[in-house]
Parts: sequence; C-alpha cells; structure tokens
Amino acid sequence: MIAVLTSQRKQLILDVLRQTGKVVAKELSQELGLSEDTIRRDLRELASEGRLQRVHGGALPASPAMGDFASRLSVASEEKKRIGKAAAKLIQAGQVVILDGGTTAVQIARHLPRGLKATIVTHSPTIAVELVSHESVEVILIGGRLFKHSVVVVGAPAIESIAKIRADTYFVGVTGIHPQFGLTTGDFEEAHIKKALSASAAETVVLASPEKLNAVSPYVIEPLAEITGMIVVAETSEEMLAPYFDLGITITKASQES
Amino acid sequence: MIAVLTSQRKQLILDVLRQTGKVVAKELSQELGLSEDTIRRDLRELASEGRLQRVHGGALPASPAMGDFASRLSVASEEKKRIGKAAAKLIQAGQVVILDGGTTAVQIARHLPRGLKATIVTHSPTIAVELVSHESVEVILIGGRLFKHSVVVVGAPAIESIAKIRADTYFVGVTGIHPQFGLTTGDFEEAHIKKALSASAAETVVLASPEKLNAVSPYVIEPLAEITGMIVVAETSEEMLAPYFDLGITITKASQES
DNA sequence: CTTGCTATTGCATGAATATGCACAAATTGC
DNA sequence: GCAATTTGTGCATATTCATGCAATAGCAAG
Repeated sequence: MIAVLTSQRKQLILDVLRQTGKVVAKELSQELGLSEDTIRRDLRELASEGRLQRVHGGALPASPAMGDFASRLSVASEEKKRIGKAAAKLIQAGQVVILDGGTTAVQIARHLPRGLKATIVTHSPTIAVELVSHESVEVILIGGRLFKHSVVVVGAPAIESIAKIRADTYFVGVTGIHPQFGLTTGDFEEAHIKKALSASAAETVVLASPEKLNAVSPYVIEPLAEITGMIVVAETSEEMLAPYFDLGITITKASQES
Repeated sequence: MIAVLTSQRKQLILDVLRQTGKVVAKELSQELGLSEDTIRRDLRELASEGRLQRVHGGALPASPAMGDFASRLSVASEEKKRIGKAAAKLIQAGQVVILDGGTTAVQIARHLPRGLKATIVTHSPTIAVELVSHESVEVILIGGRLFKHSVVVVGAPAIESIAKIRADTYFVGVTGIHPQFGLTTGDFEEAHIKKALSASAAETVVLASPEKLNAVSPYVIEPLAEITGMIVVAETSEEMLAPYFDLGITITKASQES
C-alpha cells in the first residue's frame, strides 16, 4: 500500500482539474484505489474552500482565470495534445526553447517531462504561469504590450527583446501552412513577432494540427524555406506531407499511444 | 543502538522530503528505528521553523513554488479584497498605473471598474492574464526572468524596461511597513524591482494589510519618505497610523461596505 | 564518584482525523 | 414517470495527533 497523504491527494485532484478541466469522482476513486466516499468528501471540502466547483458526478474549476484556461484546455483537441506531447519530447536538457502562444503551445508546456532542465522563452503570460509549477525549467518572459485576443505580447519593445536572444528551437503555432504561401496567421502584429522569434532560433518547428495543413490566413509570417521541422498527427496522409518533405523539412509524427 | 543526533536526523528528514516530495511519519519511524512520537516531534519543530509543511500522516515541502502561490491566492482574505477595491477606486480614467505582483494586487485587477480606460503596467504574468477579460484597459507586461516563488519577473532586463516608463501611480505590495525601516520584503531581487517601479511612478501607494503594519522583513525597498499614500482597512487604530500620518502620507481607509 | 540538571526519547491516554459502509434523499437520463 | 446513478449523513473503525509523565543518557559542578 503506497501511502498517499490526504492533503497530497487533494493537491493531486486540483492538479488533475487544472490539467484536464474536470474531474469525475468515480474515475478518481478507481485511479487512487480509494472509495468514492473519500473522494467525494475531498471534493466537498475543496468546494467549501472555494477551490473548485462541485457538480453532479465530479467537479469543475472554480476561479474565472483557471476556468477560462481549463475550458480552453478541455476543448483542446486530442490532436493538439498529441502534438504538444511529441514536441515536448524533442526538447533536450540544457536547451533554450521558445514557446509560442496558443493552445498547442500550452500543451507542450503541460507535457514537459518533470525534472527536465531547460530554459523556456515565451511571449505568452499564460505559458509563463503554467510553467510556474515546473520546478526545473527557467522561464524568460518577453515584455511589451499585451494583445488580448491571443494573450501574447506584441509590439516594438517585444521585437527588440527577442533580437537579443539566440535559442535552439522555436515551436511556432500558426493558422495556416501552405506549400506556396508558407506560414500565415490571422493578426498582423503577431505575424511580425513570430517572424522575429523564428529569426532568433536555430530551428523553427511548426505545430501543424490537421486543420492548419494547406490552409492560408491573411498575414504571412515567412516562407517554408525558413522552417526546419513540422509536427503532425500520425494519420496525416503521405501525399499531403510530400511537398514539405521535398523541401527537406523534418517531419515528426505524433502517435496515439499515451 | 546507532547514535543519530537529533539535528542530524532532522536534516535527514529534510533530505528525504526534498528527494521524494513527502515524508510519512510511520515509514520514517520504521526506517530509523525510532518511535513515531519522536518523528512527529521533529516534524512539529521543523514545521514551526517553517522548513516543512505539516499534514496529517506526515509532512510535505514548505513552499513548492506553485502550490504555495496558489494557496496564497485562494486565501485572499476579506481585508485584501477591501484594500484591492479601495485601490481600484483611486485609479482615474487615462492614467498609467503600475500594479505589483502579489495577492492584493490581483484583487485590484479584479475590482477595476468595467469600462475604465487606463493603462496597467505589471511585471506579474498572473495580473496580465487576469486583465485579459477587462476590455478597456491596456496592459503592458514587463519582461525578464520569471521568479517563480512570487510569480513575478525580476532581473536586469526588467529594471531596464521599467526605467523607460513614467507612470502616474504604483501600487506596491510589501511584507513589512515600519516607521523606522520603511518598506521591506522577503526577496532581494524583488526589493530592487519594487524600488525601480517606485522610481518610475509619480506616486507610490502601499497596500498595507493589517499584518504588514509595523512588521519588518529582511530586504529594504525604500524609506517611507518615498511613499505618497497608504491603503489600510478602516479598523486600523489611529495611534498605529500616527507615524505615517506625520510624514505626510495620504492614508486611504478601505471600508467594509460592498 | 556522585549529585543534580537537562535534553532526548518512549509510552499512555484522550482527542482529532481519515476512511469505508449502509441507507435515505436527490439528480439525471431515458 | 422510472430506473440508475450520485449524494449526503450517520455511524463504526482504524490511524494519527498532542499532551503529560516517566525513564534514560549525557554533562557539568561539586
């Protein structure tokens, strides 16, 4: 019998809640090998402390900030999680890595291996807050004006700060990847920031969820020639990937296994 | 009987705690061949020194950066909410305001009137994320290295960025306010950042929750002469406030009404 | 060497806490 | 509506906790 302290268990519940956006009493009781009563009691107590919101069958996040974030995560598609996990695996100890804003990048942060010593540079306060709970990574936050729609920092001061950084890898999230038009996104300022981040990293790896492939958005970030890698889901057809493969881009496939 | 000095044993407990993230009283007593009482006594003493956190069944680390911060957030006392609300009321349309990190500052962000057009400068990603949902305020985020314990940005680049800003008001959170020693806080780097922020603002207003008054922490931020205002709860006694009043500091009382 | 003091440890007791089970009430899905 | 699941409550049991007290060992002074 592995001793699991009560307060530790409560923290675990909150962690699961933060990471998945919800907890189900029955599932938890099975995973932890305890009776549902105990879990329910925990949930009740946590709820009375205002740390989560009790609902039938389990619980949901309480605070608006957490909730917003968690709900975005809960809608984070399975594809994004897999891509995030595959990206996290590419990061080596001691590297300096730039993480973009966006939901897929959050998944990378979530899946960074415990104990990995690395430096994460980001212009997303969401990512920064997310990484607070990761003991061993150093976080460098790019400053500037906050662009609320995407919750990332933009503007000239940000570009200036970025220019002073030389990173190993930049994981870029986009809204369109197209053989002819390259990487594109939906905001003018963000396009410039992404371009600057890419210029500051030795390698630029695109997080290519299926719906982004061969799509085009209004603002061009850079041509595919600047790209060194792509991460796609394993099911992506070979013919869809062929043009990128021909350009010498390293394609990583995110498989399904947990 | 192998002689194990008490202090040696305590160090061992802390080592185990650091390595495994938890200690269980029963397991320890078996491994060390001592009664559970002795172990519990040790745990109690270590807890009273703040070197670990006592829980039922054993102990957990004192301040896992994230857990600590999260719990501090959730225990936002009624006093802090009132002070936050009172501070928010002081902000005029069009002003440029610097918000510190910390729980009280989060309360200010939460209570900013809907529709208020202002610019908020902050070195706290938490505050930045909090203000995303506030349509009309502009957010400027100071960049730099993230200090996880307090979840704020610190370091030379941050100081440099701050120097380029001229704000109207800086709301500063501290851990000690004392007539003789001035403003103090618990971290060396944070003290410097707070000093820089204060220098960049025309007015510096201290968020003085009751437990901070006449308390002193290790690192000095600046003397009271640099302070222009204080926000305290209405119940604070006049004699406690007299020394600050005599220095010409504007004292705002946060009343109870919602 | 002995005496007295102190610190440490172990034990006993009552109190507090945690957990599981049973049963009635409430909620949900069909 | 009705059946199935989920919840809350009361209760029993097992740990775990805190306190007071006694035994032991170390130490210093006489």
